[in-house]
Amino acid sequence: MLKIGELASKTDVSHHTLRFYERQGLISPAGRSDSGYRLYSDLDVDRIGFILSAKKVGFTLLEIQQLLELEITKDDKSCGDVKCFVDKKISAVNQRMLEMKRIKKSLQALSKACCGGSVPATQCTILEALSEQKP
Amino acid sequence: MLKIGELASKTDVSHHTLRFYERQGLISPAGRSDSGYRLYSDLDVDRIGFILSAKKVGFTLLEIQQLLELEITKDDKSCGDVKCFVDKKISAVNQRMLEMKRIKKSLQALSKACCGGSVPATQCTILEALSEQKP
DNA sequence: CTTGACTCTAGACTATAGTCTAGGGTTTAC
DNA sequence: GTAAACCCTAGACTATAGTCTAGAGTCAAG
Repeated sequence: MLKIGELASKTDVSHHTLRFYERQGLISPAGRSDSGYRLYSDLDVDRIGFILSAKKVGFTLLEIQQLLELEITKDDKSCGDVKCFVDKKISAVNQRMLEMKRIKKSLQALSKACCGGSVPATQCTILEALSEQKP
Repeated sequence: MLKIGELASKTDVSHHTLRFYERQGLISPAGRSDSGYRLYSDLDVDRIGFILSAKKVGFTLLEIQQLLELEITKDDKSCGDVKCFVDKKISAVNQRMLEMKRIKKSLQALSKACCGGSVPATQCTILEALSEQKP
């Protein structure tokens, strides 16, 4: 069992932020010590890792909270709703990946235009690099 | 030449936000009418498109402003700085794409676990789905 | 020649995601 | 047994990215 400071240093998330995430319903300590200290398990470390990944790819804390709450059972009741929500998130991720690819290509073109030098361009901006990706 | 309202409806960005982007140095109208109305060219439409894409993949407005300002010339002075900045952004994008792939796989596993049914799992959460991606 | 839709500036307000402080109790090491 | 280092709650503060309003000018249609 970890205390909040230990979890903070393990995950590189401040204790302020951990308590903030708790208020937002993203995490909650496995238990409390006699003196009221929060106690976390190793599962919480994974949970924080997921939160950080999901944040980095653009999910809001609210969406992350919803993802973490998801629990698919073979029960028909939860199935439809949850699958629908998840499938929407999958297309959102696909959409973002496409945009990233385009931006990456432009950045690469921009980087290559410099010093690489096979291109006769004497000047290049990100927008020009981007528009060259179109055809 | 477009007035702000026309640019707003073309790009689906409110005129409030367009003026805000101007204050942040992301865009600036090609000119002004006699009465002081902002006038935009078609280039500005592309510029807004880039801003929206870059935002969606997680760049901040400050970073986007820096990307838009980039201009590589064969001039040695700009070359090093700009290439360095761009290459950093490329690795940031790569990093984000990796995280997205992992999250996407987990979401797919979660979706598949439901109703798809070849898996005997009777219950699945995003964290379990995620940890199954590890090996 | 006025009414309605549009534009201007300046500045207040909001949501999201933290970040920090005050004022207090607890644990650990010496 | 007393500092130093840690934890608690509650609430104020900050940065980012908008969003809206007030009060005034502009333009186009009838």
